[in-house]
Amino acid sequence: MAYTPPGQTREKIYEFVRKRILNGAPPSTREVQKAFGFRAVQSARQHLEALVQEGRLVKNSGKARSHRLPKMGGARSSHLIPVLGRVQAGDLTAAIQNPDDYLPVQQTRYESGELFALTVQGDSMLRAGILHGDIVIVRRQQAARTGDIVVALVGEEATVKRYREKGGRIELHPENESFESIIPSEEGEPFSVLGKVIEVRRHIE
Amino acid sequence: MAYTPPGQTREKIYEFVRKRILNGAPPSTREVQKAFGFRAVQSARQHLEALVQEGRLVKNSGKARSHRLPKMGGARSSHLIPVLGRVQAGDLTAAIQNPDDYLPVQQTRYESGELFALTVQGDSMLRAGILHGDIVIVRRQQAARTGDIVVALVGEEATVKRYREKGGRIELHPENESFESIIPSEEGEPFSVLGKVIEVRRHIE
DNA sequence: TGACAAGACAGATATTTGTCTGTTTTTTTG
DNA sequence: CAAAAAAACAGACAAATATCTGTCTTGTCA
Repeated sequence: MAYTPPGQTREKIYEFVRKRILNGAPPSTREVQKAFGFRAVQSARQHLEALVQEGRLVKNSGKARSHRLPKMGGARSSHLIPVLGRVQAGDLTAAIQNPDDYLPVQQTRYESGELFALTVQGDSMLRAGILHGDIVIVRRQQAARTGDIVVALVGEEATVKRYREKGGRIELHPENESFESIIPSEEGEPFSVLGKVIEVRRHIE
Repeated sequence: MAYTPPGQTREKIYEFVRKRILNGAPPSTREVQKAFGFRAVQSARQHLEALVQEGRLVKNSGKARSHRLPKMGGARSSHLIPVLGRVQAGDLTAAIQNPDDYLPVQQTRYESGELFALTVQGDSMLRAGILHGDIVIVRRQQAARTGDIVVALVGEEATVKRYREKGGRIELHPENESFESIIPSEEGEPFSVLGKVIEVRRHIE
């Protein structure tokens, strides 16, 4: 391979590795070697080593394909959580085991707790910035505190509402004037909190 | 290892592998072997092979740690995109190369186009369900069509607005009565569209 | 009870990949 | 130009991993 002035090939290698990391998986040393036409593995290795030295990459020494970007905290970057279709009474666990799709979430942000995602039906949470068709990411838990936005099962249907509790009276409050609060104790139906909404996502177009 | 009735160990192995995939990286055959106490690699391998046969897992034959969930489309699951801090005139590319953080997005959904993310300042898009502090995911592009929500650079500041064009007159329209439209041609400032908002995310608590 | 299928085991090979030692070529710089 | 630094090359080794062939053990069921 032609000899390039110091730093130039290095820069391109950094871009190459970075793109590969962002697109799913970091390259092996030999993949870098081939991508740049080096005749020796060591050539690629030296550049990668130097990039780690400079702090532009992070590497788990000895492990295969273990280069990471510093900002990623060294850890693997993302989890996948199941996106459920309709949630019906009782079968949440079953639904989680047979999801419609999977969604990536930041690993660091949600290290504890079982997460799942649901598509919101209706505009009852409009004023809270949650629209019809939005996806809510939910941490599975029974408990809730006043002010939390929760996914609750009332009768047969899962619903997203703001949770309020005052003197033992639980109220599921919509954020839209056109809807009315649900007071589970007044309904003759089974009621349970499935979890707390910790993120909202909306795909546009 | 004790001999278990047909199917039982298989089920546990499926759960094990699934969890590992969802949490970042699929296990190697030997990791499965150790996790289940098999004395031979082949034992683990047979189960994994059977799971692929049954269609419960997908595998890139010959490759290491290549088991995937069928719903993931066989492909690697997620991209990472840079989250930018403040965007100032001219240095978008620089900002992308030195981001504050990275965010995972579904690979399949955005296979074309360069993406980046920005934190929204202010409530000027309130009525469109975009609140202060929300993160918008943006596809970098100069063109925009009426109705698109875009990130535009007006003067020194990046701003999120709805784009409207009528008879050559471009208008950046807020979705909040308390704000006024921006008409770039009337400002003496440089103007450009940085990209189109394709997703909105909000972290709660 | 006996045949058969599923589960488990043993041992070996090939591939991918990271790492090491030492040398040669090119570029930079005093 | 000559020394030093950077880049590239060569050849080899070791660890992780997938895969293969053949055999033994256990559970099921007619």
